[in-house]
Amino acid sequence: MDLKDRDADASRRIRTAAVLLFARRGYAATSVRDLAREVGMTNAGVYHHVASKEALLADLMRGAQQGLIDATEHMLRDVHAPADRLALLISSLTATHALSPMTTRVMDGELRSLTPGSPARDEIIALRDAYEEHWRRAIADGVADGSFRIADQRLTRLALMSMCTGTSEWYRPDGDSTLEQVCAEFVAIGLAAVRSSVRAAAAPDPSLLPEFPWEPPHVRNDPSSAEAGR
Amino acid sequence: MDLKDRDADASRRIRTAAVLLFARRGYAATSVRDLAREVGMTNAGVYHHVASKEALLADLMRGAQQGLIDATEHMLRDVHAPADRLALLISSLTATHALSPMTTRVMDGELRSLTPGSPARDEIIALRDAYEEHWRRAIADGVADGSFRIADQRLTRLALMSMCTGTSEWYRPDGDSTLEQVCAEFVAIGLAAVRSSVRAAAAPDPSLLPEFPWEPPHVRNDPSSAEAGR
DNA sequence: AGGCTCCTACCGAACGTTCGGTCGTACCTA
DNA sequence: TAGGTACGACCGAACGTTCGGTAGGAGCCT
Repeated sequence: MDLKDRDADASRRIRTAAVLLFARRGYAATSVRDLAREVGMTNAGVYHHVASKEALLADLMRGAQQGLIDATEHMLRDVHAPADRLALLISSLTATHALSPMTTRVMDGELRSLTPGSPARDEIIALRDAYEEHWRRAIADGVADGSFRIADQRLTRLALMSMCTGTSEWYRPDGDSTLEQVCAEFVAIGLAAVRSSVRAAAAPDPSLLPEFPWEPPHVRNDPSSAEAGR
Repeated sequence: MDLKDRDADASRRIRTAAVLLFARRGYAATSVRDLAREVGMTNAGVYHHVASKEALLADLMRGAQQGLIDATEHMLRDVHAPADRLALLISSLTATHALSPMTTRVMDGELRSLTPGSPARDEIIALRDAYEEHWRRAIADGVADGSFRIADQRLTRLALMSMCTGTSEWYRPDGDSTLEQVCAEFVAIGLAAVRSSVRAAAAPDPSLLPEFPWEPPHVRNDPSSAEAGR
């Protein structure tokens, strides 16, 4: 085999194994030696293809975020009505998480593993913010032109996004319903959510909820960069 | 201070710090020394209150899962209609995640950190299955008596549950909408979801979605214990 | 009340292991 | 033969955990 191809292949196999292991065990619980064993190398061999363990994670996350952004902006190009844009955001985010569960799990859950303040982390946070801005704008536009009625835009956006991203945790291609059905269902839920009026309270009596004696007092997360921490 | 009180206090402070650190950085990325520093001890001192790092995690998860189950069963005692039971499941799970975000983050996300096959892990999986059984039954009962129309019960259950559990990632008590509003909103969404008929497909063209060259092929998770791997 | 003993909560230091990462070299291919 | 790929051996640091020791409150005896 051609050397260049061989190198590219090894590099890709490392990425594939890394996504799998990072998604399953988590970044911190995955050692470079685990990764090397998975691709049939020693840990030293891995370092021929990767600058550092953290740089590998950053590469994966950057690629995932960027791929999501590119696809989203491409699909949004000729869609203008806020409801249509929101529907497209919902179905594309859902489908991406259903079809690439490992990559998206790493993308969504390993931000905390990047060194705070590092350029790589800041860059990926910026990418995530850029993506979320599409959601923010779609929702704000819908509220502005009267097609949406929403009490708390941030809450609505985060709730809908976490509904979509949760897909990577449970979707299976061999389930009883197709991806098309899931997307259609989620779009319907999302559109219903942004068209609801304020409802009567229905929260359970707090005294009936479980109490955990070790739960720390609520503190705001790091407020830098829009939504940096969470 | 009394010695017994002193011991109980230290034990509780260790638990509180552990929940905070495990929720923020993850179990694997938190060292016993980090934990000890947080409560003003040496790492050796921590081991006076805890059998092992993993046993500490198991204790936290068992307590959280058990507390959720107890509260849920208590609240469900006199509620019989499937729709009412589902509404109660949604609002109590949401409220628990909103009010105890750190504990629930650990509960929901650190199962993978418990040694596979260990008694502690199996016990916690059994608790989780017992909790999910309430959801399964509520949904199945609603379908059986005709009050729900659902294409895929597993999908519906997991989607609704991940909507509720996602709350711990973004809810803030000082946001624009109250916990009551969030619960009411989620209950409305959930009830709408189980009363929808099958809809037309609206999934995006797969060729437009992002592709990640490193995404591993889809494989079923460990099939033991109902939904063991999740 | 005072003294004595026991026990509990914790510390300082170290254990063996594993971590992320480096370096010199051998092998393979072009 | 030249160049790049991967290996074996290794580094310092950090990991979870253990162990002997100690300060001081608790309980008992007088």
